Amino acid sequence: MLQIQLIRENKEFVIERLKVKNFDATQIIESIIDIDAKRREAQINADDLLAKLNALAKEIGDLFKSGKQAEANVLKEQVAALKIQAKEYTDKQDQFEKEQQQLIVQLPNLPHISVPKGKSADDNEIIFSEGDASDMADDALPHWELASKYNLIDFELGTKIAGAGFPVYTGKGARLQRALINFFLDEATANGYVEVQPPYVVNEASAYATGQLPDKEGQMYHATIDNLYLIPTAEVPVTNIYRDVILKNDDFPVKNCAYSACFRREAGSYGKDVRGLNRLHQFDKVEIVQINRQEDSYNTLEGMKDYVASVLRKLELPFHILRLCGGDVSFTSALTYDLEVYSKAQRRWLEVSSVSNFEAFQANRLKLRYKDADGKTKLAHTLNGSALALPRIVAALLENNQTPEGIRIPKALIPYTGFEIITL
RNA sequence: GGAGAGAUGGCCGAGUGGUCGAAGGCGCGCGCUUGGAAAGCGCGUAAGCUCCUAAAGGGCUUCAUGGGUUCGAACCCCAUUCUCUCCGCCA
Repeated sequence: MLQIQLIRENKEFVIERLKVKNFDATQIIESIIDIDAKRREAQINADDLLAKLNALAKEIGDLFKSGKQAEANVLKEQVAALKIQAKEYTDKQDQFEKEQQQLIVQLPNLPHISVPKGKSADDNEIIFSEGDASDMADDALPHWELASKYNLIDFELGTKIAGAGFPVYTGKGARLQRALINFFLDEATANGYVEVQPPYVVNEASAYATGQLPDKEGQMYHATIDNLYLIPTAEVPVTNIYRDVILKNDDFPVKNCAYSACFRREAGSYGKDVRGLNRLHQFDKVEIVQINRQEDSYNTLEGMKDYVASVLRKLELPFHILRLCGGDVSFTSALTYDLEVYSKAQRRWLEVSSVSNFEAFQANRLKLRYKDADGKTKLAHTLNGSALALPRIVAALLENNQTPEGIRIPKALIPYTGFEIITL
C-alpha cells in the first residue's frame, strides 16, 4: 500500500512512475486527493467539536462536585446538541477514510527507476547468463517420463489421494526432495539467515497484511470452518512475524529463511505449463526474507539475487537472471529479479526463483517500522525470494543430468542424497 | 467438546465512573558519579491522524475488537475474537 503523503505531495510523479507498470492512475489519484481534502476537513471539524465536548464534560464534573446542580444541568443541554454535530463529522471522517483506503489499495507499488518499460514477459531484460544452455538430443526424456521410468514420482497416485497437482514422491524421489530442502536450508543458514518453522495456515489478518487478501483470495485454499488459509508461500507467515513491530536501528539486517510446503489453487492454469512438475497445487520451497533500512534495501536485493545465483551454481544448472519489465513485475514489487534454469529436454526456461524488493509497500500494511539513527520512526523495507522452489529444480536436475547409466546427482548434493546416481 | 478466569504501554503490573495516556517496577536513552566498570543518583522514554511553512507547540483518537449506557468509560452493559487453567479426548 502506498503512503498517502507520497500521493498527496508527489501526485504527478506517482502517475508517471505507474505508467511504467502500464497502470493509468490518473483517475484514482484525483479521487484520492479529493477525498483526502474532505477527510481532513471533516477531521478538523470533528476534532474541534470533540475538544469542546471534552471541556464541557470536565466543567460539568466540577460543577457537580461543588454542588452547583442547576448550572450543570444547563450545560448538559448544550452537550446534547454538540454531540449530534460531532457525530455527523466523525461519521463523515470514517466514511471518507474507508473510501480513501479502498482506492489506495488499488494502486500498485511504484516500480524502481531501473525497471524497463514493457508489456509482457517477452520484454524482460536478461542481465546475466551462466552455464551451458544447449538442448539435448531428440530422444532425451522430459522429467515426467524420467520420474516414472525411475520410480521417483507417482502423479496418478497423487490424483487418487488428493487430485491433480499433488504428486507422491517415492523412494529416491522422496529422498531427493529431503536432500534439496536440507541443502537449501544449510546454504541459507551459512549465509546468515536465521531458520524459522512457521505455521502452514494463516488467519485473515496475516493474509491481508502481505497482500494475499483481498485480491488473491481465489488463489488460496481456505479452511472455512476455522477461517484459516493454507499458505501459498512461507513469505506470508514469516513476514507476518514482523507485523505491528517497531524495530531498533541496530536490529538490521533481519534475515530469515524457512522451509514450507506451499499450497496454490492455480485456478485457470492449463496445457504444457502444468505438465509434470511445472505447476503444482502443493510444492516445497525454501524462502528467504530480509528486512532492512530504507537506504540499504537495494544493496540487500543485489545480495539476495547473487546468493540465489550461487546456489544454482552449486547445483551445476544453467541459469539466467531477468530484470522484470513494468508489465511483468508484480503488483506489490518495486523491482524483481527472476532466476530461470534451463530444462534441456523440455527445451524451456523454468522460473525457479523470484527475488523482490517491496520497499515500504508491504511494511505500510504490516505496520512494520523502525527508529532510525535520529530516533525518527520510518517504514522498513521488506524483501524476499525463493531459495529455492523445488519442483522445477527437480525437473531440470532430472532432465539435464540424464545419461545412459542413469541420472547423475550434482556433487554438492551427494552428501545429502547419500547416492551419486539414480539407476533402474 | 464441558466449566471457569482473563486481555492495560517494549515487558511485568496497579488501576472498578472525572484528579488516568494511565501508579510502581524492569528495560532502554542521556547526564552525574568513577582510573574504568558495576552499583547509586537525576532526567527522559507509546502509536496513529491532524493543525502550524518548519521547528516548538496545540487538538483528536487509542487500555483486545465492535457496539451501547453516561455530561464524562481502562473501569458499567451487550456481542465478537483471542489467551490461560481444570475436565474429557489425543500425536
